Amino acid sequence: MKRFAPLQVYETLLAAYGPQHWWPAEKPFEVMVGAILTQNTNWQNVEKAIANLKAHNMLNCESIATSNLAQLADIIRSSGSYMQKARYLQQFSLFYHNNGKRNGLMKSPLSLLRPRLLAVHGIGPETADSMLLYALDKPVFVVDAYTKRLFMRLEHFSHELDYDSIQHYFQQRLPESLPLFQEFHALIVEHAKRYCRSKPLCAKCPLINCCPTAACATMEINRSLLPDVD
DNA sequence: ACCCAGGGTCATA
DNA sequence: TATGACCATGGG
Repeated sequence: MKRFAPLQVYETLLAAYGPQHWWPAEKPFEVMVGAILTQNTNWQNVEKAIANLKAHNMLNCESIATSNLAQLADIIRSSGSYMQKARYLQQFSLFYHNNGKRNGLMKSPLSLLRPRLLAVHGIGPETADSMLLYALDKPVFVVDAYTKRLFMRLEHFSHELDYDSIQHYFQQRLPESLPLFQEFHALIVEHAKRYCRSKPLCAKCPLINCCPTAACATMEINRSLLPDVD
């Protein structure tokens, strides 16, 4: 079986799209709030919610933790599922405050930090890893639906695997580099946005065989062109 | 009108 | 343990 190795996929996407610079200059707490708000939600809707929080001077853990639930929900309404997310934000803000914020959290190693984040109601594996990667400088590989779909199509997985197995698969095959993990996840999302939703663009897709539809022109390329793994 | 978006939780079998 | 319902807005 011939297929792109994970590092080759990364290099291909980076060459095609350039660095994405996700969450470059924002404060860590803002990044983590965004990670919760973006759950199953378009990022544009999250930006509105964050701007609204800023406008109310509420983009800090003290204000959110002590805010009125219904009022908070109304402020983040554009992010969808707003009652759920308002509770999630309050629980997380309390956690963040009680654990010494970023400096306090940074003291504990990844092996202890990740389970602690997962223990917060509303933070699952993808949200936790996004926080670790983009706010706490931990080199972890974020697994999302795009990642699963893309590497399923590239024939790395023959069937559905659980989150931790997929994460382990990538972390075993990639150099442990913070900027690489940060860029790779962003590049996968960017790639999916560009090429996995609109068929006419498939002819320019830099990844061979990443689209299963018959209409996709890249399917015509001979599989023998694909390099081996390892 | 339908589908999805930078998921997670909870109830059911 | 493994699916399914549910959350709920905004853009295509």
